[in-house]
Amino acid sequence: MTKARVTVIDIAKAAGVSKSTVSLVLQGSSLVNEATRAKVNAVMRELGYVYNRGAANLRQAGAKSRIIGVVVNDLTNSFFAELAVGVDMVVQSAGFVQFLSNTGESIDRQREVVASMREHGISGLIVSPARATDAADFKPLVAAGIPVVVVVRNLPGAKVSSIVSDNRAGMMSAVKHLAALGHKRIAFLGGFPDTAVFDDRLAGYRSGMEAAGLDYHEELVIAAAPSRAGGVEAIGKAIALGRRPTAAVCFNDAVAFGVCDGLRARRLEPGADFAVVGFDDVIEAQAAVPALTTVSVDPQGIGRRGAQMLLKQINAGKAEAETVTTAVRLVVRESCGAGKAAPVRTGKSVKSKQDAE
Amino acid sequence: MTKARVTVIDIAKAAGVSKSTVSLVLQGSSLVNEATRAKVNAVMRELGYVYNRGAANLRQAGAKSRIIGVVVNDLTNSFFAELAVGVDMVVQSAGFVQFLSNTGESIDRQREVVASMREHGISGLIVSPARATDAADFKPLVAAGIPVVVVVRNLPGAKVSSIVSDNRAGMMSAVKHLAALGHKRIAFLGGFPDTAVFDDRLAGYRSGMEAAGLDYHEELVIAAAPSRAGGVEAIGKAIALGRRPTAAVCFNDAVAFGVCDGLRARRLEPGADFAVVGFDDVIEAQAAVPALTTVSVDPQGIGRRGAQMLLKQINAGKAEAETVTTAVRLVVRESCGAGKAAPVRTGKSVKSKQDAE
DNA sequence: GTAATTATTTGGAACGTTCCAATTCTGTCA
DNA sequence: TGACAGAATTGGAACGTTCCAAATAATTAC
Repeated sequence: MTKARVTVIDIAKAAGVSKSTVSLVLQGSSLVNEATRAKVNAVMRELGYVYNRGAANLRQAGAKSRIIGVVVNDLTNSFFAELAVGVDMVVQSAGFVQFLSNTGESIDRQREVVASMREHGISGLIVSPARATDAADFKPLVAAGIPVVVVVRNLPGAKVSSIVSDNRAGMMSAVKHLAALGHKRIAFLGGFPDTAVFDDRLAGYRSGMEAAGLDYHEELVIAAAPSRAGGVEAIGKAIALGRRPTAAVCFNDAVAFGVCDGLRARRLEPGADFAVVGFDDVIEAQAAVPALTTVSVDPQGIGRRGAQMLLKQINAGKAEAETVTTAVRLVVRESCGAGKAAPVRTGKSVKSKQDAE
Repeated sequence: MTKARVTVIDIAKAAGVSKSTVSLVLQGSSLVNEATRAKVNAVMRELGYVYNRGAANLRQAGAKSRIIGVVVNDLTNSFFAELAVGVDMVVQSAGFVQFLSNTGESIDRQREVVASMREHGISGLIVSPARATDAADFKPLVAAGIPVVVVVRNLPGAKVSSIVSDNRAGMMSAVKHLAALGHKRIAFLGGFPDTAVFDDRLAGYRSGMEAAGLDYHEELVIAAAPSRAGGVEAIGKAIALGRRPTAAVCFNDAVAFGVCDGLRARRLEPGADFAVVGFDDVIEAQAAVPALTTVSVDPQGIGRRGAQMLLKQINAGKAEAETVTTAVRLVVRESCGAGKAAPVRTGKSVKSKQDAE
């Protein structure tokens, strides 16, 4: 009952030309006569033809599927959602489509989705690898000539392009800002020590302390889950310290929010009684009370850049693996106690969110 | 240099069987001898074979691509991000993959991505249509036998399945809650009047007022963009009213946040001086200060349900268009002024967000 | 030991496109 | 008018799979 698919041959027959000509029209070749082209297009419209990319792709077995895969750990995290949107923007305007999957930080899931994407013939992959991803995991892909761009977290051993934000510089500027505000004991709270991102941010913290002429005390570095709950836990430990800190830089914004919660639970007002600075500048950061001073990393920009890099590699056929570090900037709001001072270095405005159903 | 693709024929040759047998193994047919199967599988692993779904799909020209398309308006809105995650969960565990695209509320973009998805041979589509989507827009899809499930916003004329939350009941319970708290003049703030969702929520508001024995005053319904900015604008107008309201139900959480902002700008404390209730229960709702009382719609659940419905239709070959309305529940927090009273009807706990890079 | 079953395996012929080499159709020029 | 160039068109032959009907191998029944 459902009528058979309209194929290029049907078009050819109806337009009185050969299938080759129709194919030529499809690819916008300049070899075909203007009148014929018009005729063919008309017939296509009339019969409701839909291009079968699968078939085309089969013939021109190359990286021409125009599908690019995107894999993230946690889409519900607005950081990654924005990243995906950034990718989608450039990918879509280049005539590609996006295959998006969510690993939920599961390495098995990641393997599954990547395999599935491969079967579907993606022409490139952008991935924010799940924790503990093996650097060799993407080896087969690149061996098969499929460009891979790693974002957000870098994969030390892998010979793929990557684009990460400047965690070191970001954390350093956060620490320097707090030091300039007069703080001497500044804690580093949250994050899992086994990750590269943690290492980078911690390194930035140490450099910042040093640059400000402050001593580094191991007790002030308190690891915890990079989540709100982790933040609560970390600030608890920090406050229990003999000489308690007066300020903290946090592994990320979620931790920072948790720290604020923990402070309030102890009748301390974030901003006034204790300075806290986050990292990421997630959407909630500016809406929270007090608004969070944080290091803005522009996830959407990373997505766009990653996509551009990937497309470049796809078009080039073969490209060197390059590593890019994107700049970050400190956005001063209220939680650091800098008061209502106009935000410094605020740069471009953050797009206000729409919540429209 | 890049060695040619390993095909089923290569496997056949290496394993000393015919390509047909390899194909049988691929599909897990029970016709093939256990020993042969093992042998073939071994060879496949050894040669690093990757299945070419495109080719397979070409042969068995049916709805067997195992790709399902997902189209949302605004991925950066956590509501839709969660929805997409819900879809991904069930879709992925059913062995399908997800094609996700973002229209950014642009109807042209929507047309583009849907067309592109069709070319790629999706076996089904889940869509939260952009505003002003024509009901006939998905006609060709269903005519071609591709099941479509519309979520969140319904499309009156279209003969497709849809799954929307119970906007009416949700808004009604919000109003009744405020009335029970003693409020008499309750406003309805935000939202664009030309949408079905707006109509439903407004209807719920009216029913709620009526049920509580309160009069409906047209002046208390103030439309505005369904965004934070819209909320600020709406509360401004509400407060300028002769007899100002003492409480408001908002079109959604974003509006509610804007209303809170607007209140504070006038030295009114949300919760204490003016009660506000949102709609959606986005992640930020519980983290905000004051925590937002809102109607929880469980976007992830909608995503899961939508995906299940779609898969059912795909498997059934042909399914009737059904419409499902999902239950919602009021989550009482602080912004309604119900104080620190333990949340009533809190149901299942909301998963705490992780922000882990 | 042969016939009848049953269990495996196997060559093509599709599927809808693109590519290649070859063909036909225009004129144009001597 | 015939030869020639360029423009436009065209039949196959791929691409990597699945399906079908048919062939072969293994087993059982008489």
